[in-house]
Amino acid sequence: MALGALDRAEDRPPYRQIADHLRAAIERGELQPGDRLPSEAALMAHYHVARMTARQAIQELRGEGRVVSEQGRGVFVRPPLPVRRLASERFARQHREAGLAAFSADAVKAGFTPDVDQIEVSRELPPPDIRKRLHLPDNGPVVVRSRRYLADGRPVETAVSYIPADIADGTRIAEVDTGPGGIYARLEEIGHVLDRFTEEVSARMPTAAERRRLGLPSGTPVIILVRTAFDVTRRPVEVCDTVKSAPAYLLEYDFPAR
Amino acid sequence: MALGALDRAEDRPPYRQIADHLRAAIERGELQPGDRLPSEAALMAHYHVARMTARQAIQELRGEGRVVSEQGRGVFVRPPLPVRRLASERFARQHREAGLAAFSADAVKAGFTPDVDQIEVSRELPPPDIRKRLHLPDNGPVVVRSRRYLADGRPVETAVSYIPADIADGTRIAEVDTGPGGIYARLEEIGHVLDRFTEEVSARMPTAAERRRLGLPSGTPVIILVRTAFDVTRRPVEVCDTVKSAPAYLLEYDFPAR
DNA sequence: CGCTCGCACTCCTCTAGACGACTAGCTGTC
DNA sequence: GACAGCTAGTCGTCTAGAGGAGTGCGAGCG
Repeated sequence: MALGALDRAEDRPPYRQIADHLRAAIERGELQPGDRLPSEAALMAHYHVARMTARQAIQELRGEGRVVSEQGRGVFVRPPLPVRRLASERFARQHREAGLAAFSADAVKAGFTPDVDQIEVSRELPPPDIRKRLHLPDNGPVVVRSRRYLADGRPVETAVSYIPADIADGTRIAEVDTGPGGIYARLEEIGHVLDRFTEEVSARMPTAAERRRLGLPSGTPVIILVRTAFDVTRRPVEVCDTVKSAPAYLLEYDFPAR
Repeated sequence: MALGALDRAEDRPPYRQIADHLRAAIERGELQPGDRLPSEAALMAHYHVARMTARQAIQELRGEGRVVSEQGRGVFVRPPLPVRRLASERFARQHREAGLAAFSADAVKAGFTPDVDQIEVSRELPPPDIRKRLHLPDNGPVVVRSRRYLADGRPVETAVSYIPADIADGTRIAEVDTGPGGIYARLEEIGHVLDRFTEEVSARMPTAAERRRLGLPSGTPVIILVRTAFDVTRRPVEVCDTVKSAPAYLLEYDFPAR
């Protein structure tokens, strides 16, 4: 791997020059995904810089999400995650009737092993923004369903669903195991036939808690997707607030020109 | 502002404790958007740590996109950007007929001053992924329109449009000024009445070039949105590849259950 | 009054060194 | 053969110091 040398006269500082060299090596393919970068000691020797300078160069690449460091092992070029394409078809009724929730239906198509853990169900008063989305009165309780999704054993998404308690109480929606087809199948069984969804999409850096729960290396953004489901009477019957590891997702939407 | 003290016995390292203190002060509202954080010297004195340790704490918050530092001035709590909500209505024909392109139509509703600069138009062979999206043969040239959008003078998005040259050649689409209503108005005038759009949404950290062009502080992700426009004959007539400053956008989609 | 210069303060970059914690492979013992 | 322990190599964290560069304000000069 050719790394070149520092130009102390240049206005670009040394740590940035080193970062640029390494980035170029990655982009040229000299460093493949999974490969180990030169160690800090190697960079110090090659460029004749102090340890902190070498570290700062690597820090730069970490912030771009290009490499991950593992204590005691080294710094590695980030392997690409298997990307999940999410199209609106994932909520198709035919999947539910086949007993599959959206995440499992996806898994079959995309060829990964789905898993769900950290399922928690409770009954509480919703936060204000959720209450507004559900058109609930101030004192309207909701059933809160929180869980984490994994693809091939790696966490990729957390989700929290809020369902008005007057709908969910006494159904399997309020139990840990919702049964085949998931929440939406249960909602339709009890008369809330689904009509529309709205989704709000944004992206930001994760909080420390989110980073831990999703096992994200630093420099990885998350996609925030908030979905509201409406039944045929136009009543919002569920709000689902999800936090997705951004590199693992590609969202697809299709809409008519008007 | 109450910052507490370090607990050297704790397993959480000092720099992280300091970062947590500062983060908490921001979240409690003791540090408002735009406020200056304690200087490095102040943190050193308060916590009895070395300079690099104080800097590392601030680096932590920068990576989360919560603060921005300005050499010679200080470190400031990041003021929230004016958020643009993008709904699919932004491409409504009625806006075009009123002479407004999507971005301008939006500006009116959201109350910011729109601007476009760095407009460049060329004619070239498209990259493979664009060619595939446009269903073009290997040797089919496209007109490439590149530009940057600003809201209240601040860059928020860059966009590159690709239009098959057999459609765009000889029209204002191939000129710098496309005229009232933008590209889509011109396409409809020459018989390519628009029927559908598809959008693919993802998020990642920006490259150095993107960060410069959008004026992004470090720790700010971007949203990548690739839109394909189809005319009533189902032919793809434009692909638009956009890079948006993530904190400035909220995308909204609405689709029927099926 | 207006302007320039200098200074204090801020963050930026780098150096040189220390200890700690984790990993992986090797070695010697049982 | 299985296992414990050692060791070299790696990254993580911290210290104490240096010079540089950009900002903003006030003092002094014209």
